[in-house]
Amino acid sequence: MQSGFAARRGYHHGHLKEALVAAARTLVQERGPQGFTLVEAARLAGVSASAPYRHFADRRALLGALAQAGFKALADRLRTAWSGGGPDPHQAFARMGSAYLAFATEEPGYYAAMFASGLPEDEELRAASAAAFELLSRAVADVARAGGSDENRRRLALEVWALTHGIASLAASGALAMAAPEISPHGILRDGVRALVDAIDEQAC
Amino acid sequence: MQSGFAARRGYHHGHLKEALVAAARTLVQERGPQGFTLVEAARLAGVSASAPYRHFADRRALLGALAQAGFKALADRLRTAWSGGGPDPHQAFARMGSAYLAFATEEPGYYAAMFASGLPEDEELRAASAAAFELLSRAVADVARAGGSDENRRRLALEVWALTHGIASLAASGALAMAAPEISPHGILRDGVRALVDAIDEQAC
DNA sequence: TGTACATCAGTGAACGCGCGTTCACTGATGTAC
DNA sequence: TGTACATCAGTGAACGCGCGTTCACTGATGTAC
Repeated sequence: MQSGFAARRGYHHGHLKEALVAAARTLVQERGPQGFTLVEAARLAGVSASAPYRHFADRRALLGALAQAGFKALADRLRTAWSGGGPDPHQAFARMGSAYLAFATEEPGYYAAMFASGLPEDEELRAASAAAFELLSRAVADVARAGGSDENRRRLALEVWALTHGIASLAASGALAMAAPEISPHGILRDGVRALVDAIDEQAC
Repeated sequence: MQSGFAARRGYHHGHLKEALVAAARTLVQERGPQGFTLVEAARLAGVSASAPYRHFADRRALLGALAQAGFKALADRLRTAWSGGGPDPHQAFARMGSAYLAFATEEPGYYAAMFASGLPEDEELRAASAAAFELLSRAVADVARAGGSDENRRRLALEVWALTHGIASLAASGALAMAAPEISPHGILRDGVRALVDAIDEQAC
């Protein structure tokens, strides 16, 4: 009957920091980054409202930790999807795009926190986000080997990221379903990414 | 010395409804859709905290009105940018993309409200958002005349929308500046859109 | 193995605050005659 | 043009609520001897 968040082993929680991040994840998923409250996260984790201050300086710090965990989780998924680039880079890249989209739809709590405004300036957080984009950039470099300059590859990586993020964001807000319910996000992503990659490839020929 | 919001002509405000939407716009811009409060909007408009209830059922209704005004403002900009599709559709379409991006960056209050979660279900709001997407769809139909089926054009319209929205959203959250500060959003948009349109054109040949 | 004690990680009461919303009210406006 | 009155669009006090944060506290844990 006890929830995963509230699991206790007596007076001391044991894993309160992680439990608070997990609680924040579900709360942000339900109410958005601004709607999330510290008190509620503590309640969900089964501790008093003041307990979080043993682990986080304030409300923003917890939100920042959530975003950081999100970037790490995303990076894990992207790495797994890419898995060395086999059997050929184009296929691997398509898998990577799907993985990103799946992450955005399956983990709205993480995703919203990652792109929330007002995140704390934190070196660890910055590094986590840069690491995720780095995975994308390197994959692009492989898939567009023929695509000329480094700058071109960076541009392509950004285009792909923006397209994917845009699809995920429109789908999450319901705008996509409202405007064109018959079209699948994954299909749009596949076609769009192919078009972007082809454009770079051709430029090189 | 009196602000535009607080302009009063005695006991009665005269344009309170519009003034509240304007106040909400600047508040959402500063604090996001969830951070905005009714009380503060009333204060900004120079009226008591209970005055808004003469014009809006509750807090959500005001947020919905803001989103609706945003879609109308966006549609105006897109229509002006397209301006009949002259001198040729590709140029007009590029103008339209720039206009969208400009709107998203210059009107973050509108933009955030438009894509906020938890907007009221409202027929006028739905119509306003559909009208904006319709402009985009029709422009796409013109620019990709050769692009075969209707469904293809709708897909392209969605791809372009998602790419543009994604760029605007990444730029707004600071993620784009963090990952690749040297790359301009407008340049990415131009190249990306060209690639997407070319892909449809070639498919037709 | 047992004991003393420092440190760690919780509690729970309390605070001041701003919010959304309601309600009875009242000043301003517009209309009928 | 003047007056009576209905309606409209505000006021301001009040409410209950949940929030973020602080503080002195205490139970649990780990370490030195």
